[in-house]
This record gives sequence, C-alpha cells and structure tokens, in this order.
Amino acid sequence: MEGLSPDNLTQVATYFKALSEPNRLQILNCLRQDEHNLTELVQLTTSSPANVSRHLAQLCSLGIVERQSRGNNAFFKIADPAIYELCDFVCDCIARNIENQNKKQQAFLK
Amino acid sequence: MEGLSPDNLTQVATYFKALSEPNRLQILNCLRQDEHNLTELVQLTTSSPANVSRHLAQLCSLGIVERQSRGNNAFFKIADPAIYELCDFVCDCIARNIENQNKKQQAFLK
DNA sequence: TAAGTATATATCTATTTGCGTATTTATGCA
DNA sequence: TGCATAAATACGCAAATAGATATATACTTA
Repeated sequence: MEGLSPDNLTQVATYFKALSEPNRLQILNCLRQDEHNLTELVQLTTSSPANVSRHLAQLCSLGIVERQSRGNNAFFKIADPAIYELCDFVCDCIARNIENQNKKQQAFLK
Repeated sequence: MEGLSPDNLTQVATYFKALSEPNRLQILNCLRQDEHNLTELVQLTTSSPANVSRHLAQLCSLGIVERQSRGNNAFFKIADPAIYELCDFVCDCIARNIENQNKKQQAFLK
C-alpha cells in the first residue's frame, strides 16, 4: 500500500468499507459454502430483500461477489475467495489485540 | 470468521471500518517506517491537528496504533504490524479485480 | 508563576450510510 | 395476454461520520 496516491488510497478505503458492515459480512458467511439466490439469503440472514439486494450490489461492484441470472432468480457466489482469508486475518488481529489487553491486566487477575 | 455471532461480526466490521477512511490509511502509511508525533503527522498528511488526533484515537482504541506520551509530545507507532499485511492483501484483491475486468473487455482491445 | 506549545475534545454542520416502504422491472407460467 | 413471483430501484428518514472551528488540558520553559 505504501506509495499509493490519495486516489488509490481511496480505492483501498472503499474496499475496506464494503467489509465494514455486519450484514454484509453475514452475507459473505452465507456464501462461503454455496451460492445462493436472493430469497435464500433473505432467509439465511436477518435483512429485508431490499437490503440484501443493496448489499449484494455493493459487493458485486467491487468484484467480491458475482451475480448470475438464472430464470427468474439471481444467484450470487463469491468471485474472489481471498476475501475470506482477509476476514479471517482480521479475526486474528482482533484476537491478538484481546490477548494483549489481557496481558496488560493480568496482574489484577492473579 | 465463519460461525461468529452477530456481535462478533460487528466487532469485525468495526475493525474494517477503521481502515475504510483514506486519511487514516495515509496516517498508517506514515507510521510504516517510523513512529511520529502528532505535529509531524499533520505535516506529513493533509489533515488538521484535530482530525489527525481523532483518527489516531480511533486507531489506538482498536489496538492498531500505540500512543506514548513523551514530554510535551504524543508519539504514535504501530502496535500491530500485521495491519500492513492486511492492507497489502487488499491491494492484491483490487489488482486481481482490475485484471479480471480487463480480461472481460479484452476482445474489444484487440 | 506566566506564557507558549502540543494535544485532545466539544460543538456545529454537511455528507454519507443503511433501513423501511413503495414502486418498477423482468421473468415464468397459466 | 394477464398474473404471480423475484429482484432491483426510488424516495424519505434517522443515525453515523468526518471536517472546521473554538476551547480546554497538560506540559515546558522563561
């Protein structure tokens, strides 16, 4: 990322922003194993059809999710599986941070 | 990330959100080599002292950046260097996406 | 102690974001 | 052709976000 222009940094920020919403992460979790159409995703998540549709549109526009029209349905699947590595990586960062916090407080716990 | 509760997903989202702002990414770029105090970061970036201070507070609260008071100054340094792997990983995702877009349009370019 | 400098915060404003609802569009089927 | 269903979009609203400006706090030094 070093040496990126402000414009490029904005692109990176936009990418992160797509992942900065719990409902979108929930959708990504649903797509981890299988593709799903919108109705299925509505049932699997806690969002309304309109919201799921909007979230998917955003994920598609960044090339994270892929849309495929089939008959009357729109099926969605992961376009770039690396996204899950990214998410899991963040989980590791969070875990590390919690451990560090704990270490700092350990004196009180003994 | 699979199997996380909605609350945990919110934590993950919060982490991504911290990285979803170009000025904060710019600050992280500045801290990649060296620690810096606020005044230096103001000069290195294009934000006002108040804004840089707020951005840093946010990054500190997530354990990404570490704050150290030294005399009249507050020095900031990276607390978890893995954050750069994360950023670079996103850059790769973006690059891959651009390549894919290009591939789809290649017929027109020939 | 007084003044100066560095940093943080409070307040206000403009913008963005996500949601609910209603409507539109597209497709399949009787 | 008419109707039903799936998906996308338009619109309005409320909450969140980031910035500018002003003010407060803390530390250094004369």
